[in-house]
Amino acid sequence: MSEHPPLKGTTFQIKVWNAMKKIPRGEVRTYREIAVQIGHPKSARAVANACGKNPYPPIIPCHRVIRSDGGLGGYSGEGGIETKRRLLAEEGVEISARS
DNA sequence: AATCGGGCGTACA
DNA sequence: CTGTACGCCCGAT
Repeated sequence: MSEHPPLKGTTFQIKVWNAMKKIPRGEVRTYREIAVQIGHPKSARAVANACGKNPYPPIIPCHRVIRSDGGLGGYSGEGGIETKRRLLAEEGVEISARS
């Protein structure tokens, strides 16, 4: 049914994107959690990098990934952080906004 | 609450 | 191939 686009990238990215795709709608995961989930507990930053390099923003719910502090973090997609915040709000995710 | 350094992977020269 | 710069970060001070 759903055809998967050719997720091409490094092993690290594939793992990250894969873990994100598994995130259920309405739920949010932290970059740290993703890092630990893929086997890199200390590569939270590298994980965030993979998100920004994500070639397929629509199939990768990178907007469901937030910081460990409860912040949204950032968003390299269109609209930037604004879109991310809106998507989370649309899914019914409570956001803890702060500086 | 604000600031600093640490630690990881990718891209580029 | 080696070195440098950067990022949607994290934890501690």
